[in-house]
Amino acid sequence: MSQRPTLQTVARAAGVSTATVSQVIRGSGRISEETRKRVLRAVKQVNYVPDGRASAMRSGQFREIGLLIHEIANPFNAEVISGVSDHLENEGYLVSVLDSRDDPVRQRRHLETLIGSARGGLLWVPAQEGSEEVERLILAQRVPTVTFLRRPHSRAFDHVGIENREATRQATAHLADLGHRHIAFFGGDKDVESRLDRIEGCRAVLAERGLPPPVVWPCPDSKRAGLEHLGRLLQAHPRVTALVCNGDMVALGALQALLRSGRQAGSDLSVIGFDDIQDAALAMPPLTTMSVQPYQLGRRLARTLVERIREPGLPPASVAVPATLVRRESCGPPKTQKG
Amino acid sequence: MSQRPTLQTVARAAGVSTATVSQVIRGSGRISEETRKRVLRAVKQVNYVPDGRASAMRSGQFREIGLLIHEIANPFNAEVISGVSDHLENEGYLVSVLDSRDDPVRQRRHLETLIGSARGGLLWVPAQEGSEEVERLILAQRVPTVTFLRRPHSRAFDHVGIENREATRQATAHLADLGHRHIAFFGGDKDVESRLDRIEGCRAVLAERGLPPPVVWPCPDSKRAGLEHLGRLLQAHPRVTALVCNGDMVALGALQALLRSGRQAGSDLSVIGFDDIQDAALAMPPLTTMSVQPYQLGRRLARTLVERIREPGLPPASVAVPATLVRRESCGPPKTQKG
DNA sequence: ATAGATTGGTATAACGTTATATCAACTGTC
DNA sequence: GACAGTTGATATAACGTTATACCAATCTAT
Repeated sequence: MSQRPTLQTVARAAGVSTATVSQVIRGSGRISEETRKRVLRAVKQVNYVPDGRASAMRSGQFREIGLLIHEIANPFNAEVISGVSDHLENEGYLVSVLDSRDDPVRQRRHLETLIGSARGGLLWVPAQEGSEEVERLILAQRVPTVTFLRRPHSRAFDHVGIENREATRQATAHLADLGHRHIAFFGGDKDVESRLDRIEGCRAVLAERGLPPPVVWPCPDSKRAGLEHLGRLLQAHPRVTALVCNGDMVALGALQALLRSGRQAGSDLSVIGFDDIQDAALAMPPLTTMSVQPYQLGRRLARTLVERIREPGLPPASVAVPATLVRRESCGPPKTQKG
Repeated sequence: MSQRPTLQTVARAAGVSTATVSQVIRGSGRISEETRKRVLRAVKQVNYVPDGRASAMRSGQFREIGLLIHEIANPFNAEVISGVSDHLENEGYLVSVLDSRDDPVRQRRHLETLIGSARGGLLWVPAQEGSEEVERLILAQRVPTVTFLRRPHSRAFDHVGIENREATRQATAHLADLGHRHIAFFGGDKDVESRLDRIEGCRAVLAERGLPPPVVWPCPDSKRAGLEHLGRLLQAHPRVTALVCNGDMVALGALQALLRSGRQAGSDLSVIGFDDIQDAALAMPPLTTMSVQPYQLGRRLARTLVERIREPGLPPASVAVPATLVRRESCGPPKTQKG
């Protein structure tokens, strides 16, 4: 029963040393054309595939990247991940994606696994809680790390975030320009920093224009939650005519709720989303939203990590990418306009 | 500048040998309570995390699983992956998910990466083309492998599939029972084996009941494609009153198309999906579909792989999981019934 | 013809672990 | 107080690579 082929297997088949085979495979060193061909033939013949683990260990070149995020299934995150994978795979890295579910215990376990196996680099969305203690761990291992979406405590990491405040400023201004006076901020879990920034942007614009402060209504960032909570929100605050949403998923849920109750998004209620996931453009009606281009965001994230890997000495950098208003059909002037 | 901590670092800090540290960490061998505590303190102090790579290489115990699939972004696949990850992570494995995009070149490249780095096991949906040649590669490495959804050429792999034919039999029978006579099979790429099986099931029921054979209308398995193709299908075949869809995504697209043109799914056109992704229940109207419980399917897949890893000697097994009809609101009797 | 450079390859040690063998220091037994 | 048995630790080799040093053979220039 033959074992899996190693350099030894190939070397014996080609009648050369393992060092020679290694050089042929990596294209380094000085090898005659003749032996090169002979070795490559042997590689094919025995179905040899290099052991990345051993190679990484010896050479110190790690090609495995870990991505730890709070919710894989969320479509926004999925699109980001897709961008990350595309870019890193093209650069020859292997990406392992793990889901912390925003649970500190799971986060710690996954992080230890990644640090132990994916020493090439780390892309990390810190969980809502218990992230401070694990930062020490990452720092001690000197794994190139880029955090994103949520800020860690330590400033030693590169970070890619979103211009949350400015984004909701634009969104709210757009609704106010349309004539809306009673605006709600809809969705998101209570203490998430990015959400608080978004609420801030919304509140600021309303204050500047002398309009009443937003009704703030938290709920999970899912379509189902948006669908279920919209009715309650409108019942509690019947004067609200427009929604700034914390994410496209709750916005899409709100759209569904309107559809089910026979109301028209865009006239009965204006809805503006956040993220611009693919489904936003396909909804009924197509969703006006603050686009952060999640796929492109993912690619940018990947680029940032690759640069960090190449230049470990550079001081940590932090960027915030802007969101742009994409006008579709879920917003319009309020139906009944009272002085 | 301190390097990342290794067994050496811990050993020096605790004043013992590396062998001792290793034994303490793995809980093997005979170690006094006193040294055990001393070592654990040192581990904490230097923030040591074991190198999974080196450990795996020496012990031959691989804890990294590769998952290669034709499209990660597809929600059905995403739910399957979620089930796989949950189960395998609980068993202490690290899962790397790669996307072949149904492209033979990408598939081969990814497969070599996985074989080289994720020697613990492989979960694989063979790409539409070019899969035969890479099977040799996998076989030669003796990596425990389970294929799913699509059958490979070799019968040497474990396989988990779906009872496609029986599923569309049920779906079609349901529509026929409601009184539909002109039924279309909607969606899916042309030569995919599973789709052909599904069409077969549909065709068989119609033949048994003396009804005309289904209109078969291929299109990509996406919401956008479903949305765009429905109009063309109905224009070309105006007598069609019901759709058996190749997946929930095209079905959801069809629902959107109806919504946009002011028609009622369930009365103007009956639509039955396939998969039962989470959005199916949230659609307008909620989608009747053949449920294969994607999350559970993923867990089952993971279990199958774990069993294969534990018992490498067992002969390869193949299972087909059944789909069950979930009645929601997108199906009803046809509007105009002609003899 | 001979020193020096070039070409084509090999031997060897190391990466961070763990399995195996080994060993010194105690125990208890008769 | 000599013997086996137990306890608690260590030295060493190996996993599959690759970086380094090295060497023999051939070539170039004087």
